[in-house]
Amino acid sequence: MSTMLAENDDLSGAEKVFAFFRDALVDGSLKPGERLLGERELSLRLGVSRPVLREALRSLSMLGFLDIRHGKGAYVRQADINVLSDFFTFSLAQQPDILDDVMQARIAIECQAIRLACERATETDLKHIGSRLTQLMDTLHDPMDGGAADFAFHQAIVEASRSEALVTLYGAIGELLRRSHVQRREVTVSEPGIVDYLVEAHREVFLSIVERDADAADRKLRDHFAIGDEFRRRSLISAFTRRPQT
Amino acid sequence: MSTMLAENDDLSGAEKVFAFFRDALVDGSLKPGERLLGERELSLRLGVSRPVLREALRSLSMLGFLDIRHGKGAYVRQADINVLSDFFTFSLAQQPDILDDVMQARIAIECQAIRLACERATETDLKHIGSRLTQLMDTLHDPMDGGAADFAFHQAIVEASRSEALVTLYGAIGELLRRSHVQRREVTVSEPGIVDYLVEAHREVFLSIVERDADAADRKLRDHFAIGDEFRRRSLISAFTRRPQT
DNA sequence: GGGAATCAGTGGTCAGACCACTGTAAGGCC
DNA sequence: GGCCTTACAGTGGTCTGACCACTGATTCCC
Repeated sequence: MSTMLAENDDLSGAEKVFAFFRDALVDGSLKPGERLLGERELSLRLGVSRPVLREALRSLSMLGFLDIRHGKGAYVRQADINVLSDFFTFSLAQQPDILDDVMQARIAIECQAIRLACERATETDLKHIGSRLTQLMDTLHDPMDGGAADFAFHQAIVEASRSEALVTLYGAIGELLRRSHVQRREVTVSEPGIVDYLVEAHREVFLSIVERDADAADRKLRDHFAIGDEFRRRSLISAFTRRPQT
Repeated sequence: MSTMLAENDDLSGAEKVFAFFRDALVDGSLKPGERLLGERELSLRLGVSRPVLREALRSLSMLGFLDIRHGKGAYVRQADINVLSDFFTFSLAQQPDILDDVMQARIAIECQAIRLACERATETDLKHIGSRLTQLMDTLHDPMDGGAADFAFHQAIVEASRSEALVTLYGAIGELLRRSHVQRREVTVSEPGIVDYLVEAHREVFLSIVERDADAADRKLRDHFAIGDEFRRRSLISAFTRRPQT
């Protein structure tokens, strides 16, 4: 039979099947939307058992290349970039003390995104960012909600960049960022002047986008991150400084 | 049993197991190098059958998080970035228009990386970048080697940022960039002034790093990308313009 | 004609068995 | 005693055949 998987004896069965479908996807003989044969028939044609076939299909589905629906069948899917999010969360989380470093990636993505947003943002995008800003101002004193609103504001900026790749990468580190936002708020919420600063900084960033001044927006965002670091540093100092009269 | 997978009834068994290990990896309770229990015992503990467990393990192995060795066992592996490159290559095969967008991510990563490089680069890093620059100047007239040297130069900058996260992200889009570098060189190699420009632009970028002037380095790099676009635009024009006397 | 019950086809799961590979420990040989 | 060979236990790899759960269409009854 022509569809038998013969070559590549060093690969395990599931890996051969996986490679078979991967190649079929790359060379275009399997197109998005197409429906695969049933598992029983496929396993016969490929000369492997159903469990082995299923291992391969499941792997493809986890990678986003297949959409397997109970009772209906398996359908070829347009590769979904969102599985990258999982992947990054994995690989970044495996390295200890990575959070500070992820911040660097975050700055990278946001600063480029805000430049693009200045060029490309629609009225709707701007309104969206604005509403997140309002939300941020309403939740200043709650670390939980405030942290979430903070993250949502920054995310809205990235989305306004209209860049699929940037949104994807940001989503990839999003899970880690979301956690750290709340943590940071808990640390700095009692720092004097922090509330006023937060409002002012985010407002200025937002206005720069509205004015479509890319350089200014980039600069203000960078300052915002730097000053955030400064606040956390200060609160660290005060936490470990003996109070004179207490 | 505490390790039973109970919640998330909407997910299939293999997906629950997959999620279980994903979370274990993310929160650090599973570290690279560790050996998993045997399949038989694991399936008992997680309350699923061996085939279901194997579907999940195989998926993790395909994603590069597990190294499964016949007769030995399954070992947690440091996530391999090559999987990401493969993935991007796939997606590209399905939607060719994503490359322009990936360039935005590239600019984002490199511009932040070069700022960090200005702060953090060691003598060795600088020498490394410098040698790549020399290599670049020696291969100006060959699209293949020249493109590779160009990519290597930029990669050296990212590595000099000493940011694991940025290097990881850059590696993810690296394969695409490598290809496009060569393609771009082929398109623009005959453009007048391109050779002089390439040398000058890269040299200036390098010098900015050596002088540890982050703002200047960022700016020069951005200019470099913009002018590169301009060259490609021009060569596109001349390619589709009827020559007066030929 | 419309709604409900039925049924065939599909993926989801399971148990148990056997094969193939690996490393080690026991045994035999020198 | 030391070295090589062999046997074995543990592991992943594969298979079979069965049954469950979901989906959609067909059929039947009202």
